[in-house]
Amino acid sequence: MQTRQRRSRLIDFVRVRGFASLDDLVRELGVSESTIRRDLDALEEQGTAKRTHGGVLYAGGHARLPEFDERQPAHWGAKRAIAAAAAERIHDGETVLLDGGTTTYEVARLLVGRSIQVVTNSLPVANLFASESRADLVLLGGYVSPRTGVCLGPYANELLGRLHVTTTVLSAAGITAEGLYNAHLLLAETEQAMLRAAGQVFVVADSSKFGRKSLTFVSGLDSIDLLVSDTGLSEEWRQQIAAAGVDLVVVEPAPNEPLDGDHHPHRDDRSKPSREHHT
Amino acid sequence: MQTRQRRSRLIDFVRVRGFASLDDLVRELGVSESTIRRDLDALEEQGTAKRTHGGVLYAGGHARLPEFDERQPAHWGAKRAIAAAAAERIHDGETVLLDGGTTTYEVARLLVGRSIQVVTNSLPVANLFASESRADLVLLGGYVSPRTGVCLGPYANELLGRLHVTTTVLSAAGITAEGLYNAHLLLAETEQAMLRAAGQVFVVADSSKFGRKSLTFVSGLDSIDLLVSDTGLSEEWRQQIAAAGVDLVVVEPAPNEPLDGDHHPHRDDRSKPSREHHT
DNA sequence: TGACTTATGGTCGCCTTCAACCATACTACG
DNA sequence: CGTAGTATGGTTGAAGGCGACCATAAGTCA
Repeated sequence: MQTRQRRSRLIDFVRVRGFASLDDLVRELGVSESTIRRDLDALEEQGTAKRTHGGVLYAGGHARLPEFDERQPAHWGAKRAIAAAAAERIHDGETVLLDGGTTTYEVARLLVGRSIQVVTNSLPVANLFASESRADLVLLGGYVSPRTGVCLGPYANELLGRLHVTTTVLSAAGITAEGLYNAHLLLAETEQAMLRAAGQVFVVADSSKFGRKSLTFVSGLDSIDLLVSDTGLSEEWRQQIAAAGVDLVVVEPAPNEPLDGDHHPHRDDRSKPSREHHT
Repeated sequence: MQTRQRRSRLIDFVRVRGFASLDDLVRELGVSESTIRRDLDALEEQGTAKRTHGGVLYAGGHARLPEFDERQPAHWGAKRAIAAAAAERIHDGETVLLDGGTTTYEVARLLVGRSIQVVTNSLPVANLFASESRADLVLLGGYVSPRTGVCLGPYANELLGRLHVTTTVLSAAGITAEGLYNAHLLLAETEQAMLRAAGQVFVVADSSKFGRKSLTFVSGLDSIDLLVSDTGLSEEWRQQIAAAGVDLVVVEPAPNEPLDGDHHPHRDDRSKPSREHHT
């Protein structure tokens, strides 16, 4: 009766590796393929593991945040290109404050491996840097919003009040001529604190955000130093932004599925995901 | 020439889901199976994805913390049993403060889905509860230690000073008659703050920790209310702990591979992973 | 002791997946 | 215009995984 032990070892094994083939498990546990199959059936029914053709996938841990699951293909290409343009403008040795949100998360992905200091209130962003020995990571504490995985509340704001960073990379739910808007009341306060802590402020927002308001006002355009968006931005908006004294970088949402109509990209570069036009 | 777009979408898709079958990808991307296969070959060579029989596994993100990868089989059975015993003693509606460490992580895993409030300084623990709507999560901020993924430093301690929790579940690197020891200087301070914030204190530590000192002294045994360990604990230690006025729960490290010599466990229960002896 | 339950390992068709090959369409280049 | 390179889709024989069935062993219960 060592079946419980074996299954326990099995799930440990799968958890550590994320995935294991039937053959791996036969070798690791020293039992027959049939037994492994029965174990997997049991564990799948129990919900701990998920079978695939040829192996098992760990299903127990790694909760996923809903916001990151729903990808809107139309915006993803833009988000990635915007993130690339923002990440290019952050240099080694800087201290970067990263907001929550999917676009800033993309920025964070591109910063992994760089020698920087990262401050963030976003749990997904923190995970990216947690095991990075090259980057120092400071996490803002407080209440964690279940939907987005960001830290909110007075504690986060208070800690921010005592920090100073080179660059803050902020997201926004909406942008109008008045300024930035966000969908969460507490988050707005935290973002205001982020603005105060920053030497310079980048805002990353795809063109669909412009002209939209959201629940709460965060800040006027005057506190922004650089705004990164995509080519979907109309000429009027570009002028309004320039009039507000904000630098604007517009990138092409190229490497994904959206429109990307008839022009010939003529790519022979391998890594650069987009071209950009600076005003 | 939309192959780069397609591959970009492919890896996005795989990243979000963690795993995707060939058929999923055919449906999602609207190209033939052959094309998908070629894409996967390319992406695998590039290192972004890992092929398995029947599908792909995302290989790019999800940095894993080294401490959680190395599983010492001899201790894992004990850790799991200890965690189960500790989790049983936490009731719905309580506020629980969870320390970092692998044993406390196991406790956290067992608490997922319960209606509790969780406070933690551990990033892996926070991830478990981040998308849990049933549990409220408060994360301590501060500098994140790259090896263990826990938040340290004055900010964490300061926030702790303003909190009060029902139960603190603490880990330890070593336990002697004098008390608890830990391997990290800053963490010791944070753990002292955790003790001050707690109504009652549980310490989870397998028997190998006893008699070992570590870098810094954390606290005397008198601040502990309950100590959970495994049957490897010698009779002398049990008496010493009892003499210090600490409740002791000893569990059998059964359901894993270690020794587990000649005694007959006689299990006919299905869910209880261990028997325990309360003093 | 005998019937029953459970755990395990082996085998046998059936189905899926794989890798390789071939045909087609499109582009680039001379 | 022809040739070469590339991207794609379809097919096919081979390999491997899958589920079901059966046999064996050990333990449980009456």
